[in-house]
Amino acid sequence: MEVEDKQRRGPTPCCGKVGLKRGPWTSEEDEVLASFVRREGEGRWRTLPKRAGLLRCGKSCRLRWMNYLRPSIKHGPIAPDEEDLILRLHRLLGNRWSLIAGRIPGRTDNEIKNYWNTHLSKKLVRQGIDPRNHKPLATSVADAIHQPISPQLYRNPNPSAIPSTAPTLLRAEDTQKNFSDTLNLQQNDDGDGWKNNECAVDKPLDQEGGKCDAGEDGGIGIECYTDDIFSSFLDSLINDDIFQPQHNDIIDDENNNDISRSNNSDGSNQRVVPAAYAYTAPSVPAYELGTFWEDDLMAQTGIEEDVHEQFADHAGKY
DNA sequence: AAAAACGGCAACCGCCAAGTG
DNA sequence: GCACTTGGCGGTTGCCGTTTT
Repeated sequence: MEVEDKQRRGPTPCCGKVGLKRGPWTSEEDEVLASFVRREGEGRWRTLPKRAGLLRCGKSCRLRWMNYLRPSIKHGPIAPDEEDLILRLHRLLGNRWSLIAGRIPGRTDNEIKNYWNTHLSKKLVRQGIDPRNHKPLATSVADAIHQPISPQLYRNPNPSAIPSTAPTLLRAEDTQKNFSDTLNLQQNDDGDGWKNNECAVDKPLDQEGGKCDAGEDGGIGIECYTDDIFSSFLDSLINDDIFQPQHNDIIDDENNNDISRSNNSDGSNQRVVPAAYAYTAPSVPAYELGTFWEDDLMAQTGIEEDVHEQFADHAGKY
């Protein structure tokens, strides 16, 4: 059994100390932890349990605070616009849950990861889409043609819900500027400027702190500039309009098949979409379902290929 | 009514990078 | 440059409630 396995594995570096409690947190523990963190602030997690009088390892305390107790955490079901945003961001960033969470106020990386694994990835698979790369499943091509596929999965039912600094169509020159700036910053950062960008994404919406929490040092420096650039760049990428060509044909086909969901017999509100989504030959430059539409984006903006690969490598690092 | 199967999600684990002395 | 600590991330596990048989 699992317990025996764990015992055989021996103590873990962090939580192996004998006598430490594991498993679900009680409300009493929650109260102790929350009041302690409110009083003393975040950080020094390893010594926090002792100081707070908790029989938990520091890592467990941090996780509980970050994923459940933080005041900014939004509890409750994922809204449709949040789901849409998750899909877009996942397509752009892959399994970078913390990055994705940084764009969705009140949601944690763990929550988004769970939601993806339990809902969205299955939903995509049902629709013949490989959730790892958002491309049609090779074995499901035929099915994908005949089964409903959901362009609405990539449409924002409520674009205004996305905190965006780029409310209109992403223009090539804007993209180039923002992206180039971002890349310059990356290159200035010993080849892994992406770390800064992760920070950049985290910060604007993570009011409770995070890697770039200005509340800790109060500084607003170059990193904040980086934040703005990358933040707006990312906002641009997830802007609804960038997906418009991708859906034009589908929308035409849909006629009265409204953008929103249809009520299935099981009441699941499964989105229903016409068939030919992935295989139409659009008159406009269409971003096929699953096509890394950044390809066209980069081609339009003239960004060099190696740079593009850099981006793809980061964004697609699953 | 009971057992089995399933699904959702909180929590844990291992690894890595940054910071520090 | 090295060792150590700390915080953070993504993958995975396992508990528990719900649904199905």
